[in-house]
Amino acid sequence: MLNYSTSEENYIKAIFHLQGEATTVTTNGLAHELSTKPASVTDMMKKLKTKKLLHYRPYRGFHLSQEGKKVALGIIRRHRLWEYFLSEKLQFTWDEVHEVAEQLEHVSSKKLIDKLDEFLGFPRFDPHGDPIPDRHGRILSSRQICITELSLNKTAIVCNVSDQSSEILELLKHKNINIGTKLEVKKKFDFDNSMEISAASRGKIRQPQLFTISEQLAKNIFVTSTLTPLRVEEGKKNI
Amino acid sequence: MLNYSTSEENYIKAIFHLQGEATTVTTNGLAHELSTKPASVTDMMKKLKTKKLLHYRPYRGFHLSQEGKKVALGIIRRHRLWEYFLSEKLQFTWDEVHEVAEQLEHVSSKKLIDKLDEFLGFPRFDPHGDPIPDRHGRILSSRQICITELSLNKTAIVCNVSDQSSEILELLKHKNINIGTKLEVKKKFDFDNSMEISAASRGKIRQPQLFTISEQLAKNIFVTSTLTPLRVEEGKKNI
DNA sequence: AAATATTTTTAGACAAAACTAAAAGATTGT
DNA sequence: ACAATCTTTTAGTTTTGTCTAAAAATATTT
Repeated sequence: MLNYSTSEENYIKAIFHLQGEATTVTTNGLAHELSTKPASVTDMMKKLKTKKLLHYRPYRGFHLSQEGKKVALGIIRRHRLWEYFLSEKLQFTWDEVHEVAEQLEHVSSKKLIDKLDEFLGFPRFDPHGDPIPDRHGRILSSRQICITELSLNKTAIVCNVSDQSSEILELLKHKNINIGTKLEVKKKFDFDNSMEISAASRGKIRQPQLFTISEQLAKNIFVTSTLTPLRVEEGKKNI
Repeated sequence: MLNYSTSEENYIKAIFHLQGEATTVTTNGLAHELSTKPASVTDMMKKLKTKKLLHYRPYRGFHLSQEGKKVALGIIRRHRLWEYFLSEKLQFTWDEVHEVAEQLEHVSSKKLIDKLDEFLGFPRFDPHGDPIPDRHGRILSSRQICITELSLNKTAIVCNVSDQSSEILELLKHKNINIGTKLEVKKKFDFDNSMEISAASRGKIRQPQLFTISEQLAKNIFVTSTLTPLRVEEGKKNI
């Protein structure tokens, strides 16, 4: 696996994030995502095309090649492992990890990352609940669903919080809800779409707590059902 | 504390390593240390001068300012903490840590480093035995080591000669080695444990001389590594 | 389908950090 | 002291990644 510059890596990562299933990404879209100018994007796309990391036809948009996806998954793996490290070992809060991981992810040493992975105990989700690709680029695709769609009394585990504002984090901290918290929806109120849930923080032996949360908050909490087995997707093709 | 580019940081670190007591560093010396060309050094020196990180007069060499030393100690702190982490937590061997730490040291986040320090239990020496500056840039004075234990190409300053017989002094005088002489071990010969060293007397601008010394003589010469600042107070003043 | 608007690309410039070749300054030997 | 030598600096290029302004291609509106 070759090495790429910090700038190249940032472009690759951004394309990966923007391109869903088989969508092509646009110049303007990418420029906006990276807070840069369309002309700079075009320049970089030409460069990445010669490196065979993406398919690109002028004026027609672009999307990552197999190789490009493999590279992207490598970067995402590094990013998320560092986020996990910062959060779990250095006690960084959710909103602090991203910025630092953004720098650490560009340190290129396969051995460093594989050893870090081992040191952390091969975690499968980062502090935001996003899955961490393994050393072969395989990634678990947990079926994330919003708790507004979770059926009553079905146990699930918090794996993602979409809005990462400090306000929501403060609220979740107060209610003792984290990534990994096990919860069940006990009751839904049609009047205001608020819901009563019971939750038990990871590791805590304490009795699950019962409380009510607003629709606004509920919409931001995503879980994986503990009953559905995790599915491996996309990355596995490229082993 | 401002942020500096990776390149600027590498120059600052290299100057710190080359400059012992109050020695001025030369353009050629620094170019050699960094495997770059003298012209590139001059360019960077002009830049670092405008940033007030060093004192520089064209054709007369340069040395770090107080601020420059503070920056250097920050970089060395990051480097050594990462080396300790890699060695202690990720089971890297001593010869593997340097290259990776060389990259990690440029990640600029004060909080990251202070938290890492805490996580590691505030270690005071890196895996090579070099002292780690604390968060204020304070550093334990380096121990005296015998040149038989000095690693190759590491600049050090003669600080002690254990046997004070007239015979040894005559020999040292002839070879122009004094307390304060800057030297490096260039080669060690396993056959008779003799070693080739290069030495430059304090104050002399002349080219360092290369010569071979016996094991018997080597055992009597003690040095302090210039990797650690000889004046601890430097860092302290600026808290 | 023509006119207008939007998106994308090209062309040319700039900053950082490196290099080569040539000029300028310092050092050394006789 | 002065010529020869070595060191350092200057001047002019190169590469990477960015930008602005203008041109070209595509999309939209009437």
